Amino acid sequence: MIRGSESDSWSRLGPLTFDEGTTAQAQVYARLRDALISGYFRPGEEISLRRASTALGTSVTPVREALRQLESDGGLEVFGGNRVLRVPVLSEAELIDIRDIRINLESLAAAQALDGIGPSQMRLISNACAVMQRAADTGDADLYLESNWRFHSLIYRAAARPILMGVIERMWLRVGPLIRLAVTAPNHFGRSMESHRAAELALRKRDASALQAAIIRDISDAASDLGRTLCDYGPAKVAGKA
Amino acid sequence: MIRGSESDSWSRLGPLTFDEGTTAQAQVYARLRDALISGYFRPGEEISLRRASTALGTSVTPVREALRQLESDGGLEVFGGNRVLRVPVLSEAELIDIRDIRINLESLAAAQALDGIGPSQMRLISNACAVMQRAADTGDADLYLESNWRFHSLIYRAAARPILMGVIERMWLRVGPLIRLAVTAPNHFGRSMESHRAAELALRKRDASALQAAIIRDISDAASDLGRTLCDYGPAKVAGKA
DNA sequence: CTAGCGTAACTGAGATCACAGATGAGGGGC
DNA sequence: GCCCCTCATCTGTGATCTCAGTTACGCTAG
Repeated sequence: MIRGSESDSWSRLGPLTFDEGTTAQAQVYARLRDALISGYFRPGEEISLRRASTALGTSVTPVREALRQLESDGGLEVFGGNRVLRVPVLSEAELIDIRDIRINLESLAAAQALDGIGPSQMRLISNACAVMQRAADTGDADLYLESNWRFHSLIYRAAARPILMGVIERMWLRVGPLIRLAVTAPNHFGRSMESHRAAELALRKRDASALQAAIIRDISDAASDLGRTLCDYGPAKVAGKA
Repeated sequence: MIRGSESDSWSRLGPLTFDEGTTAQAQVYARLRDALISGYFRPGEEISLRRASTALGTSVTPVREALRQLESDGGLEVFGGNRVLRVPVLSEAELIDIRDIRINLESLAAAQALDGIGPSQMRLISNACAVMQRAADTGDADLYLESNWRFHSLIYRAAARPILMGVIERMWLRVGPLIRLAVTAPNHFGRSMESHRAAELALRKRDASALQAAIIRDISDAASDLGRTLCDYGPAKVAGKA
């Protein structure tokens, strides 16, 4: 008998683009990383080497390296005696761990970013914020998550700190799958957008401490919602994996 | 003709221990990561898949995955059209980038660690500090670097924040090769040990802010020495790679 | 209807092979 | 003497195969 499908998660990301200087491994990694940040995979979902490679149209070799990297990033973890890779189900302690790292590093990045944001960057950021607002109004979770990440990453990227940016991305990689579930929390959109608008205003006024405060509030609020989501979701999902 | 050897760096880490539940890939990764933190490899040194696999006594497959992970961690980078992996030669901007991340995260870890350090932990830490002092007195760079990492990691590990610990380790992974060269800087030992003794005292007195101040001073001083080392070393080594 | 067992399909891990490109040493032409 | 060309050897990349272990389905006995 052929075992269960669960291929719906893979349908969102098609086969790789034909080689254009980059390696297959790098494409697989980038594709899966973005998918994890965007919450395309649920916590506890298992990722098989062969299934992933057939879905992406390559052999297992590049996929194995990409998945190993994602494991090193904390976006996947080995699970069970089978050593199958799955999306981690975060514990409450890990959530606090991540929250405090995010508060420190993202406020640092925000402060450093202020000098690097010109009119054109500001336009992109405001646009992302507007799209996010629209997604919140219409309840479009996919669009919301994507523009939320774009909004934050546009700010942080302006700090011109590649290593810091990489660390922040890895934190988002870890919380991505859970955020996807947390956006359904009551009034999550409202509270989050409040912080986002405050951050945008602080950017315009070039107020570093107000910007940091808004970012910290956003992270803290999100962590609370994530913790609540975890309590509802975690036990149910760990018990029955289907 | 067979190309250059440069195998001296590999002699320090022998072949892997026989399988004991862990995978070969994990062993290779751990071995090379510790070697990088300890500065066994010089900035700019190239790591070849096949040479590494023969040195470690395995096939290229586990080595390739381990090296890819190290690249993802920033401990290695692809270089040249050959895509050969080498130990990165940090730029001054990257040094600042790392320094600020370290200041934020290591002071956070230190503050969290205070509650987790009991008498037995304190004894281990003091021991590491004493060994480090002795290494500084005798000018034993190997011993100094090893005990320096042990001293810091014992403190941070007491914070019981695995994710934070992982990020900090990655930062040390990046600076390891350079620190090895920086310890020869004039009075580096003296200034560094001053911060270390201050940190140890703060731990005993359970003074969080004094501990953070000592850690921050240690990181800042080290970053200065690293920057100076970079100016002396970087241009010379990038030009002629042997 | 349930409990237990056997087996088939699936899991990752590692080794090996083939391929394309880059590198660098050495020889030949100017 | 200097420059360019050539070729052997290195480089990573990706595909394929085998192996040992685990999982889960389905059958059979009670």
